[in-house]
Amino acid sequence: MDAATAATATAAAAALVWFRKGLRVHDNPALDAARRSAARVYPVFVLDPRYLRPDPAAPSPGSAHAGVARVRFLLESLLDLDARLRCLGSRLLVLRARDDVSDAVCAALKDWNIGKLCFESDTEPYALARDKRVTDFAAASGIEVFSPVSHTLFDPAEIIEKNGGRPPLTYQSFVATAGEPPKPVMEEYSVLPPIGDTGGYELLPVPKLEELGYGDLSQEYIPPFRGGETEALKRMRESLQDKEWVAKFEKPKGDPSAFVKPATTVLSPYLKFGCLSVRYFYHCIQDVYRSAKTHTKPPVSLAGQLLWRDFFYTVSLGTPNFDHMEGNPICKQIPWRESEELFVAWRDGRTGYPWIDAIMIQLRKWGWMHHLARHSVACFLTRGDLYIHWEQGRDVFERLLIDSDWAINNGNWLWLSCSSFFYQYHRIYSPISFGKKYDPNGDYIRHFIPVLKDMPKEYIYEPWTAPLSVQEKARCIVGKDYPKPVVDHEAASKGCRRRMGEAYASNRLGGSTVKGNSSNSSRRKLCHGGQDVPDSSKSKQPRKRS
DNA sequence: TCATGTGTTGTTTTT
DNA sequence: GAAAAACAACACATG
Repeated sequence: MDAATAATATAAAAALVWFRKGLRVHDNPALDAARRSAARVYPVFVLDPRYLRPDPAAPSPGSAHAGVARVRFLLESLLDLDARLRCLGSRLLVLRARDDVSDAVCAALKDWNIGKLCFESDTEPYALARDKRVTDFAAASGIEVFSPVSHTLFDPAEIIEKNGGRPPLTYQSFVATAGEPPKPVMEEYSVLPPIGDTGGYELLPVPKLEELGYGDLSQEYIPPFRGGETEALKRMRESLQDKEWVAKFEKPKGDPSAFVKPATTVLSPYLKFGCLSVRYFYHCIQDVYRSAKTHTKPPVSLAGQLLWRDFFYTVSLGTPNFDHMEGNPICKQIPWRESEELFVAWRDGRTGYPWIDAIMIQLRKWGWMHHLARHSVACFLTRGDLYIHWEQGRDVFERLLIDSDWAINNGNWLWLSCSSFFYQYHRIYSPISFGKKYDPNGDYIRHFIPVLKDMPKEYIYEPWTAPLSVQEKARCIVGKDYPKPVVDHEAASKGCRRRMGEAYASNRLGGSTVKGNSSNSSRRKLCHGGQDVPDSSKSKQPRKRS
């Protein structure tokens, strides 16, 4: 045995599984590779202080990056992962990074003399940069790295390559390129290799919210969804049990006002953290389809939803500046309006439109709301009423949603703001009639906005139209107990349509039309700068995500 | 290059 | 009450 072979043999003795997303045991190729190739396996999760430290200045409980509902969901998921690893004779090693997560990982690799590092590949820009620091260190230290794709059905990079180096920009072309996804890795095993010596590391349990500095939180910030793989699998099985419901599922149909029993599976947060394997879920849905006489098809079917998820992952990987308007080649350049006052009213659920406000309050408290409810408020903020930049709305969703997912969130904001993918800007969700057709009595509004609970149903969607005597009887005076509408929807949406038309025309010309000096007809591919952007936003640096 | 087909998910009024 | 039509009109990826 030569020196190199000996080194490899030693190296293979210890493997570190770095959990980030993919907080599960089932269908976990990184964990599977580690257990097969090493005598000792260190399952690690690193707590990121920049992600978890409470921010008292934030507009709602939580850190600068995550609302408390998602922090809680993460901790629950870690606790469950630890429990499941313990069932296999192992445990989760929770490390606290002092500053940068990658530094903590590199230190552990070195201190524990790790020979093989296994982690699930992640395509988000933040993750790519973080992971590169670690893989560079591993390469320099002779540590083998195994980084499989298992967060998505397909390998986004592979799809881009298959499509000639560019991401497919329509769902249909994506589906045509993608084919069938790989099967999940579901081999049963009853024991994992033991963890090795951890040296001077203090082995901490998964922290409680209070230990992270989240003190007195009211009960209202506890969403009705518990994190973790165990809960994910239970929830999936419950959803799939109703085979007829699965076979007939059509996304555009479904009641956004249903909150006691949501109209969708609410598996998105479990997919976001990888508590549930998307490949396993897809596979189980196919099983149900095989047992059904007929079933719906993509894009509207349940399986079709998972393909949408992969679609956005693929486009986001292949598009520069995907999370910005400027410098994003697929994003229309639109001179959105600056208004802190209107933005804050929207963010805090004080627009005076109960349907909009109830949704934003559900977001703040639960970190989850129905897909069409998200559409309503996203349309309202951007092209529908307030004409405010989608990046501002994106930031709010990104922080508060428990299923907040970089690719999907940005993709949907591009979509809803008619900045990309979807362009029919004259189709505007009414903040009054859209909710009413699902929930004429306004039960959803009454639940999330208690001050309106006694408003008669005739006025619940438009309380400012209620006669004063009615407002008094309902103990809710508009302008005092509940805000007046921040804009008049009729006028605002009309103005938005007009401005969108102008912005589109300006994009077609490929230059500024308002300010003249439209020299050439550069294609949209090249567009950034030179657009009809007011000075206020033009002079600004690209919005920093906080 | 350009014609073509397609696009998850609007609202309001009429039948 | 459900379904269809009218409304006012489209953008653009794909091949």
